[in-house]
Amino acid sequence: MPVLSLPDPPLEDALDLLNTGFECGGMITLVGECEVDYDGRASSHLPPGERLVILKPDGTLLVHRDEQRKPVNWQPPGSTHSARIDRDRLIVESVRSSPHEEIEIVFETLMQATLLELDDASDLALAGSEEDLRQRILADPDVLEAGFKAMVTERETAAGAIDIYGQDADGTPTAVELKRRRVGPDAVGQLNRYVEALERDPPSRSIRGILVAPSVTDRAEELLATEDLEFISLTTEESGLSQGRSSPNSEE
Amino acid sequence: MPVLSLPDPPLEDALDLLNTGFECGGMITLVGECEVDYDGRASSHLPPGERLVILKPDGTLLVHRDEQRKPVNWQPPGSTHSARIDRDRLIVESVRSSPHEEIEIVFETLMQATLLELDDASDLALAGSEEDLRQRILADPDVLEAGFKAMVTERETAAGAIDIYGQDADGTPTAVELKRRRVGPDAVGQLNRYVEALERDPPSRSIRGILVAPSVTDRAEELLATEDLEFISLTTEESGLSQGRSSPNSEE
DNA sequence: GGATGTATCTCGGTT
DNA sequence: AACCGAGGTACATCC
Repeated sequence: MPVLSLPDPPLEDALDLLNTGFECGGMITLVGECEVDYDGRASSHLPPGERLVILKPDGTLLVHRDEQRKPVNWQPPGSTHSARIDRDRLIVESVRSSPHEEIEIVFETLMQATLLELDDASDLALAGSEEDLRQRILADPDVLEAGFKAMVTERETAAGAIDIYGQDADGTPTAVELKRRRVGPDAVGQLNRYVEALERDPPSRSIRGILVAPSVTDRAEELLATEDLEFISLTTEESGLSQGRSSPNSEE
Repeated sequence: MPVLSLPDPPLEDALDLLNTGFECGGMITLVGECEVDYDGRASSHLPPGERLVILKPDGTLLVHRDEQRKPVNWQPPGSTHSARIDRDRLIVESVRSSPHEEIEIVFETLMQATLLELDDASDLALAGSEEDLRQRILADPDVLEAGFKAMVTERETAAGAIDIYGQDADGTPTAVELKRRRVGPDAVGQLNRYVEALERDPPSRSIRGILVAPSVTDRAEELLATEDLEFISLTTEESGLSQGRSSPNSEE
């Protein structure tokens, strides 16, 4: 992986590096004092300051300060980058369409310009997602409740898709909503929408709604009660030990 | 702003640079082939590949590939970074507590190590947020509906806080939920939760629920109808032109 | 520190 | 391209 780095580069050299990078599909980092203007889904202005700017070959642009995980400004993948020199300042622009968004970065000074070609074909392997929780239940439905039978995943209703649709030991239709972490009122509302949609479509009653998550907040618990929904505490395999029906706030 | 950059550094030099950066509160970027393991809220493994690693003085850590806006791995602000050399490889670790999370990056090769001290005191000025939409309505409630009176913002209910609570021209209590962009079923569910909570608390009827957004999806429109809620099309000032009551899907 | 809701959310999957 | 929901969401704000 070739790395070309220019310390305190003349603007023309930096511009060359940028254009080379745009052509060869490399990744570029710029360090310097700059001003950033953005206009698109929202609009913003960032007064001058020293930042790290990253331009990826897929059209991503990131402007990072020395704090925070999120870039202070950015452009999503698929954007088109360009650079030019205007009145002795390096200007980097990035535009995307649909929706139209553009960002303009004006460098007052440039401390470093680097061109990288990263070779990376690996895939991230992630464990502990909601999908893992689903697999756990499908592999052994009894962890949910003795006698529970999972029938469909992602079953469509007028209000959206139910994570797991099945029947309990009595044969009562049951909607199960899964969350990988402690949930608040929104998840209860989500489950409630699905259950009500089921009860409307073929007009019916006594459809159970079960929220499966590690735990719920107080307000979510109240809502579960008023909406006559249930909660079962379960976690993804590796992210905890608790399991089984218990108080909604159990968390050791 | 001093910039110290080492191309293809010996591991000892890179380690020195890292420790210097940790001490002086600088920002560090590393480029090289590495393997990443993460364990915390979830867990992940990323096989070897060439990436850009950023360590911020606030404890943020980012691992960026040459595509995507999101880092493939990261550590949130507040984490504690450390580095060491083990069996001829540079190892960078970052740990945080509450919740406990750790990431380990093992560099097989290192192409660049850079130490930056970014001077940046500016604040981002952002326009077009939901807050702007709220201000617009509070400044002139008639843009919502003739005769509407806003009484409270963030009014608490058993189900959460209502963006704007007020009365229409007839004096009917009204809950208003604001969204800065086109909304789906979740926003309807949210508004519905608030309205039902209001109708429960002092048991009552005929409380209006109005969703204010640029537009809604088909499914959201259906839900609005079944829940007897209303929709008014409004945008933040600069992000569009449409305004006034209209078909939920109007979007030109 | 927990709870709640917004976000230029991002991202993947599906229609 | 739009829609829908998950996310190690991050982040601010309020308690």
